[in-house]
Amino acid sequence: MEVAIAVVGGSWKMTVVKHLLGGPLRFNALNRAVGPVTPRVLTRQLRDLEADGVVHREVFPEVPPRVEYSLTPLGESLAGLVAQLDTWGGAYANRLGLVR
Amino acid sequence: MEVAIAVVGGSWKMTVVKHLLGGPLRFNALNRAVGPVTPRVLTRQLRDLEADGVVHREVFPEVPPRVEYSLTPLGESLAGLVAQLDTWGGAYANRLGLVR
DNA sequence: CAGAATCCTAACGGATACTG
DNA sequence: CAGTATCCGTTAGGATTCTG
Repeated sequence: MEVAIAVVGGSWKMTVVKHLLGGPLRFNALNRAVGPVTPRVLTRQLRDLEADGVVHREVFPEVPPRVEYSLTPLGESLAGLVAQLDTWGGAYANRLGLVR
Repeated sequence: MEVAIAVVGGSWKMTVVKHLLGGPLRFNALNRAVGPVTPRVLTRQLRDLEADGVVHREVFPEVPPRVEYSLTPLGESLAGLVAQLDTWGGAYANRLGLVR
C-alpha cells in the first residue's frame, strides 16, 4: 500500500501516466498535455517515474533534440489504477458541485 | 485525476481507509493498525480525510473518552482503489525482490 | 527542443513531551 | 484514551531565467 503511494503519490505522476497510455510523447507535448506544470517539476516527476521503472526515456540524437517518454510494461500495468482514480475523482468533483 | 490524488495522496491516508474498511476503529486501535505513525501525524491525516468527507469521526462523551472513526459512503467508495493499490504495490514489491 | 540553474516557501512528515 | 504543544529537517512544488 505505502509502496504504491510512494510511486504514485506525486501530484502529477498519475496524470503523466494517464497521458502516456495513449502512446509515447515528447517532453513539451507531455508538458502541454499534463497541465500547468513547470518544466522543472515535470522533469523531476519523470525522473522519479523512470527510476521506479514506470516510464522509459529515449533520447534521439538529432537536431533539434528529441526525447520521447513512454510507459514500460510496469507503467502500463497502472492503467486500471488510472481509470479508477479518474472515475473517482470525477465523482468526487461532482459531489462537491452538488454540495456547495 | 489531480483531485483524487489530492484526497488520497497523503502517506497514510489510503492505509487508514484500508483499515477502516473492516469497520469502525478507535484512535489508538487505528494508530496500532496503520503502522509506525505518530499520533500527531495520524490526527492530521484523519482531519484531512474528515474534511474531505471520507471519514466520519464520532465522539462518545464517556470516561475514559472514546472516539470512533468510520468510513462515510464516499469513503467506502474507495474500496476498489484500495484493493488495486494494495495489489499493485504487492506486485511492485515482488518485482523489486526479483530484480535486485 | 529539452531541459538545467537558481531561488523561494509552505507544508509534510516525524520526534518528543505533555494533558483533560 | 485521545489527542495537543512544540520543535525540527526535508523536500515537493513552483517561479523565473538561461542554455547546448
